[in-house]
Amino acid sequence: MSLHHAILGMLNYKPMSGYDFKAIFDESINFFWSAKLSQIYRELGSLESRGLVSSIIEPQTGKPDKKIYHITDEGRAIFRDWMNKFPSVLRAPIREEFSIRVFFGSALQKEELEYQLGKFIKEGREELESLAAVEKIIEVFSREIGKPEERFFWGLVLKRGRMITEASVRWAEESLVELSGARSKERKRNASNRR
Amino acid sequence: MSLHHAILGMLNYKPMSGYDFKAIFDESINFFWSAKLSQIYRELGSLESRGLVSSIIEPQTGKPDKKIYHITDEGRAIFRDWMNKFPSVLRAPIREEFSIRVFFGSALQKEELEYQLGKFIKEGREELESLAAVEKIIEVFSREIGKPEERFFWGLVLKRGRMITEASVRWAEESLVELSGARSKERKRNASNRR
DNA sequence: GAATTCATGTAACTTGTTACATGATTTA
DNA sequence: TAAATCATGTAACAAGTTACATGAATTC
Repeated sequence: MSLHHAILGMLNYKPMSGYDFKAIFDESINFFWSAKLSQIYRELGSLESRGLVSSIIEPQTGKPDKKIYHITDEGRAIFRDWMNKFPSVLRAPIREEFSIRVFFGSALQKEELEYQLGKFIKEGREELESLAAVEKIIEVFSREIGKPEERFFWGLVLKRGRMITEASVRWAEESLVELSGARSKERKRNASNRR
Repeated sequence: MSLHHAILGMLNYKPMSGYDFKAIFDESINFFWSAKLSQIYRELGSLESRGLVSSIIEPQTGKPDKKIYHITDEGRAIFRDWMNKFPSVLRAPIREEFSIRVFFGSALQKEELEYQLGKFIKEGREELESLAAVEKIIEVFSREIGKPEERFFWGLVLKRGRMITEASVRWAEESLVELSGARSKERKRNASNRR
């Protein structure tokens, strides 16, 4: 329901090839939407067959030819329509595998879950560090596509990623304390039972 | 990659029908994973054909018969294997449509984006209110399936949902201020240009 | 009398993933 | 000389959505 809108949105900035799109995608949209090159090429083909984009071959020397896609007027209209109706956030489909696993946490030993939470915290902190570098990437890309005014919106989304990741890390830290607390309480109980 | 694990996890608590699963699912896992009844029935069929669950028909009077599914030893083994390897969080596929739309926010009028952020905040606050009621639902379900010890883990996940939603609402509130701030600055600029 | 609940599903479709293929050029 | 980069894709598969069908009992 959405990758082809992301493609239209990018082509709305500037014409580019599937490969170019993937390069920009990986350092921006990829933080909140994922896609493989194979899907990108297929979507581009389907968008072209529906007349929402058109392509021209750009020959290159020493490198494979490029197929540069342009958004058509019809594509732009479809994209604007899509942008004008945000669906209700509460009805958006959600996929959060980590939560499913914690939900079924009783199937694990306490130590195993503690390990997974620890890994989660570590990865979350790494993510926050790499997000700090995205600020610069945003500057580079917005200049590259000749749209410095996009920085504001990309920055908003970056901030959302940071705030959600911070909240997740905080949650995992507190959960770890709760889990370990439960364990030490249990130990105490066991110790007093033994007396 | 995951709904059938959620089904196995639930059947690991207690045997139930597809319809029962959906009822519990909608008030719990649904907050972090979505699924339609049609998919649930299909997954149950495929799990049965692979020998991970087995079913018996429970006749009812005045209501349609129920097909009660039980997890098999093999199903339990598969579920435990899955629980024991959490994938890296950073590599998990993400799908966040709202962020895509904000990313392409320049395609909208400022007022339109402000409206969408306002709606987001309103819905987020409603979500937080309804999450407050989930505490009770957790109690009911954990007693219903005869597993009061699950409350702890379900509570952890609930807390995660709350913290992330709170962060999202805070983000939207701050974004709205930034957007409006930008607009009033622009107005001032326009006003001084007019002088 | 209409809508909702209970309970099962099938079929067609869309979206996303994995694995494979090609082939020149550049970097380690 | 092996691996990565550039650049295109196809085919098979897995997962999820939408639309449809059935039919009794209950609630509005």
